[in-house]
Amino acid sequence: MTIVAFAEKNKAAAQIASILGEGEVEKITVEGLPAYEFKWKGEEWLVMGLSGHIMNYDFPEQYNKWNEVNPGVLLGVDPQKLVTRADYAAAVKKLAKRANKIVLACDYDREGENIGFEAKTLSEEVTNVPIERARFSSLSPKEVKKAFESLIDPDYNMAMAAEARQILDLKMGAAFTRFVTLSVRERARTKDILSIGPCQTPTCGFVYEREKAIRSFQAKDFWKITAIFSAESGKEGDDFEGTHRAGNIHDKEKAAEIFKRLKGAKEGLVAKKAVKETKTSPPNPLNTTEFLKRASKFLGISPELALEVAEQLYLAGFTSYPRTETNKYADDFDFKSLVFDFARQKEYKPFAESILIAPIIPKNGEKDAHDHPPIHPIRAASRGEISSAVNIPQAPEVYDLIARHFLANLMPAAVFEKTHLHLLVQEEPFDSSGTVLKDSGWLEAYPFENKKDKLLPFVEEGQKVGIKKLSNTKSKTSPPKKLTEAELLTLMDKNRIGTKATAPTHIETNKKRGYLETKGKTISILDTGFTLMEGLSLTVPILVRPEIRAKIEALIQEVEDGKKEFEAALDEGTALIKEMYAQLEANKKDLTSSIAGTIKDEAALEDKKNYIGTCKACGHVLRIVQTDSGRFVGCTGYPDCRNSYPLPKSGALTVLRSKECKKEGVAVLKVGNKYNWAVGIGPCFTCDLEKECYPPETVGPCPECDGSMFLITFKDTRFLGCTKRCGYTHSVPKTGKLTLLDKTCETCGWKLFRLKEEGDSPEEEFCVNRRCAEGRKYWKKPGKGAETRIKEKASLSRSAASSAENPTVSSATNSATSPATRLTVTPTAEKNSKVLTAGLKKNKEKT
DNA sequence: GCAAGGTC
Repeated sequence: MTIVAFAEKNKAAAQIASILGEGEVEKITVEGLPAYEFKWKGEEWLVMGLSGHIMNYDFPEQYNKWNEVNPGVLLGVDPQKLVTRADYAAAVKKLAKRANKIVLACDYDREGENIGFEAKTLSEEVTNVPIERARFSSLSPKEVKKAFESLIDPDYNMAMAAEARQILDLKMGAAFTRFVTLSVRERARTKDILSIGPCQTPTCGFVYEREKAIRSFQAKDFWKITAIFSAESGKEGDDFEGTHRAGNIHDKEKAAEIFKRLKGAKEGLVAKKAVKETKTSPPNPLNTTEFLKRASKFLGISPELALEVAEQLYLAGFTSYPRTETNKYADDFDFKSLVFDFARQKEYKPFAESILIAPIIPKNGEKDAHDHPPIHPIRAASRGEISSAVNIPQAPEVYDLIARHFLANLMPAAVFEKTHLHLLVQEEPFDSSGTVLKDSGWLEAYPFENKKDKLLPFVEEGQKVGIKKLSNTKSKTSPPKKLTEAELLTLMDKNRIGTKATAPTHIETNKKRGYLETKGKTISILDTGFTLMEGLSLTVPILVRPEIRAKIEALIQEVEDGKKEFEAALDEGTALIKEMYAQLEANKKDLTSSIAGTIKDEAALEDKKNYIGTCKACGHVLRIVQTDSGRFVGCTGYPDCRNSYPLPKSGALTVLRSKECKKEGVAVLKVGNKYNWAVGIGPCFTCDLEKECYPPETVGPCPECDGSMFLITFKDTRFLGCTKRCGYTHSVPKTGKLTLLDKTCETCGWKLFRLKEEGDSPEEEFCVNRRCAEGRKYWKKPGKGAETRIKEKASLSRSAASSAENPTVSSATNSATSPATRLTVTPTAEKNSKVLTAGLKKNKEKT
């Protein structure tokens, strides 16, 4: 007779085989997967480990086209269960064919029962031999043997409870996710998925609730009356602080009144002294949640990473299985040999030795989920051993935490001596207290808990003490702090969101969706997450709270308990989801507009080229919008906010971040290379402040009058003119990119120019002034003077001169790239430029 | 493409 057993995972299969086979086990390969063959009680046994679930639900193909199926339809469709691990399915069938009996030997919990049923379903496709269940609450020899000696019937109800969960989770997740994602996409262009689920959403909800509390917090003033006393013993540490018994006084008058009564006090009386010994027990053994919380709190390691490290430590044989709800050691746990092992390891030796001198009594918790023992070390190892075996930098410290936690569990309580002094100052009561660690106990091995002494000088009852200072300090109540990841895990655990193994995943999912982010140990909600939660809590409030999970959990628990048929639970669960879906649909606009707004805001903020600023009308984001019919500045709050501003029809637009409009313009844009445009106002050259905003950048003093020379650029020529319109002009190189520098010529004081000609020619920096020795050097160079020289004394015609009265030059500072200033001509000047150049030519001709 | 649950 051949009996085939299926365990939840390979490690468990190997363990079962080695227990039952008593060392005589042959490892074989089935469809490329490991299995174990041995003889037990005269029978031929084959045990194979699965890989958790090897099947999963999904909607039939035709329902997976998001744009063709109304998401609500999914609620009326039955998802199908499909094999997701074909290799395992093939191996199961192959082994089942050989079997005279099949034993399901997965973990002892709801999912384990369900995983067993996956193997059962697949087996039944190829055989009809009896299928039984071995139920063990740990992989200890005693438990495993007992389970295999007393096989029972598989628990259909338990497996179907998990089945109902799978279907309801999928229906809800898929329908809601698609609905919200597609609705938001109608209003905002995004490829992102906005997911919703019975675990991830309440997880985000916890962070949302905290954020709301922080945002709505209103600080209140309070007063605190404190005194610095002095024992006057002449020793160091004589001073100690006392607080008036009224504590935080929220009434200013009352505080002032008390403080008045204390006025002039020079001494206080120690009316009462109480010394109390308190004991602090070691923490409970680590289950997964507690482990993840401590890894985050003490080591700053994210739950996701901590679980990964623990997994690797487990696979490398250093620590026990990391996914457990149990925080209680089994009665027959062999502490002694493990502690002996630690006594040989330098870092842990003193603690191990202290444990071994007395009978070992572990500190235990109360949860025994009959799954796996608490997370504990399997053997003592050094940092070096760990880091060479597990290639994750955090592995040694995670191992150290698990090892020290284990040892601490076996050590005595820490003893503190707490002293409380009751003092009287002019009949007003003050309190002062101190704590001293008397016996460190388990804290010796556990440096993560940092308990600092607070010392008090030695004083006796009835003794008088001096007063060095009395103060009445005003403070403000502080807002709630952001959640830490450890606190979030606690909330999830308390509210039964997710399981031991999935809590980190739910946090990760929220991060991946852009709902949450972590900074160090704290976790905060991002705008998308906040608006989504806000929208949901206004339309389907239950979704944001842990009740949603609780409701589904209650339903499937009834299935597990045999109080409700599977079909009935599915119908009820689906009805609940349909009801929520209807609420969501009815409030589609309210729900999606704010989310869409946020998404658009975020995208607009990212889009540096088009970002303009904040909309004064609604607080959303203004950006340049380009459509087929033209361009304008619009608000991401559209269509609710219709705030918009026109833009010039042509010319490349550059937002000048360093420029601020002195009027009401939202931002200043550079249009082509021509002029500037204040959003909300229009072209700067029509603004009376233009000269103030864009003063002509002068080159140096005019040699003919007390004006200054500035660069005038036209389409086909450029030269220097005088701000006083005295008629003096001066030539500049006609070709190449000309930039006015901040440097000045040491000889004449004119600013230097930089010229970059087309092609490979090097940049030149020079003085342009022909009346300066420096400048003449430049013009004398071959190819500079002859062709480019224009008549220096050419005077501007009247019309040209008058055009110069208008602001003709504006500067656009490219502050990001160079301190230099580029000079450009405004259209006003351009309009006149024909006249001006004509006049110029005339002058030329004249001479 | 969607959830949550196993496991690696």
